Amino acid sequence: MPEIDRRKQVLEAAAKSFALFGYKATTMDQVAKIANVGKGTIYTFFTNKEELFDEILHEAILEMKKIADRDIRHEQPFFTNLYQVLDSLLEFREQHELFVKLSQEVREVGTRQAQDGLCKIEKAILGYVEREIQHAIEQKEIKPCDTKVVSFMMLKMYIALTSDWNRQHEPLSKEQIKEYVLLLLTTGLLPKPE
Amino acid sequence: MPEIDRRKQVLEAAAKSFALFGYKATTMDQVAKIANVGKGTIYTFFTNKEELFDEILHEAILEMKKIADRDIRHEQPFFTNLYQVLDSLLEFREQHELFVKLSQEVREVGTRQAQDGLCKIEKAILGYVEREIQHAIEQKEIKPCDTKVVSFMMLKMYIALTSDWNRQHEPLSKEQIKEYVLLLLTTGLLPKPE
DNA sequence: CAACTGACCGAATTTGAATTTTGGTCATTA
DNA sequence: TAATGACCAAAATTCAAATTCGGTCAGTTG
Repeated sequence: MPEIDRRKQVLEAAAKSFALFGYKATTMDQVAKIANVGKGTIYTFFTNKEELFDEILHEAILEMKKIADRDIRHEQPFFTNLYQVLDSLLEFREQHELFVKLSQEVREVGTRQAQDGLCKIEKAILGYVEREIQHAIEQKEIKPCDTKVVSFMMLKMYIALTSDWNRQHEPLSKEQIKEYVLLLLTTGLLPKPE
Repeated sequence: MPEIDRRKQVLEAAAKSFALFGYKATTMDQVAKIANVGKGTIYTFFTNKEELFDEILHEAILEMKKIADRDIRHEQPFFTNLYQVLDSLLEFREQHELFVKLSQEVREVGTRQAQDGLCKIEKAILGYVEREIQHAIEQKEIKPCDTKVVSFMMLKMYIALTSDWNRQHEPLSKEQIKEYVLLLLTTGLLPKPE
């Protein structure tokens, strides 16, 4: 190791710190210390704390996209892919922790930057889901519909079942979540006419 | 008007004030002034501020139940009733304003009592929807399913469309909301097999 | 004398000035 | 010349004084 990639060191330290402490409680001094780097060095790569945070978010979003693209099999049914991707993303520890920590920070302190960060993540997810829905419509796998509204409802429903539900009840198992997402999205509540 | 019903005066003043200012920003002095009553008088009817608030919530919940029962026609399809009731409730100004104000207070100040109040309202709504779902299942109008989970998803979906959506987009029209609720709940996204 | 009142009390919240922390800079260093 | 950390202004945090507010009760009124 003749020369150390300081930019990478900073990014890794920042990712760790944001996921562990959230936006507000992460100080630049701390990031510098974790990265084993002088504070000034951070500012040779990133103009300020917000940009550094943005970069971490951007990385996390790219990573999520990568996972999604890895899992999607366009020869498989849309709903199989949908569930597989959401599943993998929830398993993916690092991004998940950042996401959870930011949610908590928004609830408890209401940091604007954490709020904005979550919005960006949500937007990225929605954009991705939207494209997949568009594709599914073109393949005549699902009915024509407003992709913006439907992707929004899908995400909200998923969050309702995986997160909101747990505030008052025992968490649902993966199988139950799968069952109810598919029930509502695919067949609806109407009984078979037969 | 030989004798004024002071209890009623207090209740009306409190309802107005809680809906207008939320829990925290409503002071007992203010309620007394609006009610044209000495502050002490309030305490002859209600042991403290929280109990007064509870009473208002209780009234609001009863009023909602009344509206729902008025609208429900059990000879009509379940989904027609569902939509009709949600629709009427949203029209009903007074309860709606209290609900919106409390939501805002929870978001912006995080008042515990406002939080609890919303929970109680949500519980009441969920209980009601649950019973209707149970009834619909027994009538074989919809598939057998976990009534707790399904009522929860219904409410969350409705809130997503009528409230969450508006944070980032133009509000959806009543017709659109109806369309998408019915789309997901009844027929699902799958195209007709024909 | 019974219902009602509002001045009063202590607890809780708010305010604001002093103090500390933190994001960001830049002269110095290796 | 890339890297550093002492340094600075601005933002955040303390903390005590001042204010507000829920709740009481002696006194008033009808």
